[in-house]
Amino acid sequence: MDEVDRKLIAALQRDATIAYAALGKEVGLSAGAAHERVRKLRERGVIRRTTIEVDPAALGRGVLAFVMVESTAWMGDSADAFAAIPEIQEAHVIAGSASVLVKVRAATTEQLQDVLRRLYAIEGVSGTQATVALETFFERPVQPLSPTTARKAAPG
Amino acid sequence: MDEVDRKLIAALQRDATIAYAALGKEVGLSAGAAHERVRKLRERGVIRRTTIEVDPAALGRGVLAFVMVESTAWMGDSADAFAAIPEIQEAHVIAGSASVLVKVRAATTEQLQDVLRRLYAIEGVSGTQATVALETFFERPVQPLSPTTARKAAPG
DNA sequence: TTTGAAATTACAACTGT
DNA sequence: ACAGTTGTAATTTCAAA
Repeated sequence: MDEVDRKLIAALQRDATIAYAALGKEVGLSAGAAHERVRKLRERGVIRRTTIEVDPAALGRGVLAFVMVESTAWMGDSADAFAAIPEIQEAHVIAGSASVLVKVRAATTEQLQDVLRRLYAIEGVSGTQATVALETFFERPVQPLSPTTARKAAPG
Repeated sequence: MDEVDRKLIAALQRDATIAYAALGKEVGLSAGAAHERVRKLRERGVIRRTTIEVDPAALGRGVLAFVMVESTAWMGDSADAFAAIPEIQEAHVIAGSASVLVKVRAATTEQLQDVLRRLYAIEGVSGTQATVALETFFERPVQPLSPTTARKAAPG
């Protein structure tokens, strides 16, 4: 993981359809060398996968909310119960009074309410506290560059 | 946006490096037809970009926290101030007592503390309330399939 | 949908450090 | 050994019929 790897990651985060020739040019490497670097980053699990970013609203998930889920019991093995709710995009075990924080994308506030209902149905869940997002400033990949160089890269 | 489009999106979310021939086969289309469908999805902005998913820990951002940022003034034009902090992955304007919710990835809790310091330095910010994630159950793309068919797809 | 040329990737063998 | 370079065959893209 040197500076070249970080630049490769930044470039691929920006646009993963870039050809290896162009990718290599950006970091001062040949196409073959860039290819080999990226292959190793994948192999090591630094790059988990190549995927697409989708407009949530276009998929009928225009309402974003974060829900603090309180529980009486230990929730450490309940990952599957949360994953079974397709509106939940992320679920994290947290330190604090609530025990799980979930990121929900629903079509409407009515559907959000229905998600809360399904959350209550999970064993051990004793309460929920939902916070609706009014506007998203930005959502971007994990920044791979040091703060100094990161300012050169685009925010998105 | 019919069922075929949703299946195309699901397949590309799983692995965007798939060849159009294989992609078409998955949804019952020729390579050319699949290619054209995907081109239109990009053109319409449903697919925003092709990118890579990275292991945050490998980039020195193993600590995940959600921070509620309270403010005295209107924060609606402060997107840039938040974007200038590279440790912030997401920032949303929210309804509720806090006014902005940010998702932070830092190397250590010390660095997290430094992010809080930088948040306080933003004009109008009057307080922060950080919640540290102990474990991430999952983070996955926005699910494009209806709940019925979504269960067939992998959680990750 | 099929076709075919152009571009790209993946995999060599090779070179220097 | 290791990382990079160049060359090349196989694959894929992508526009046109």
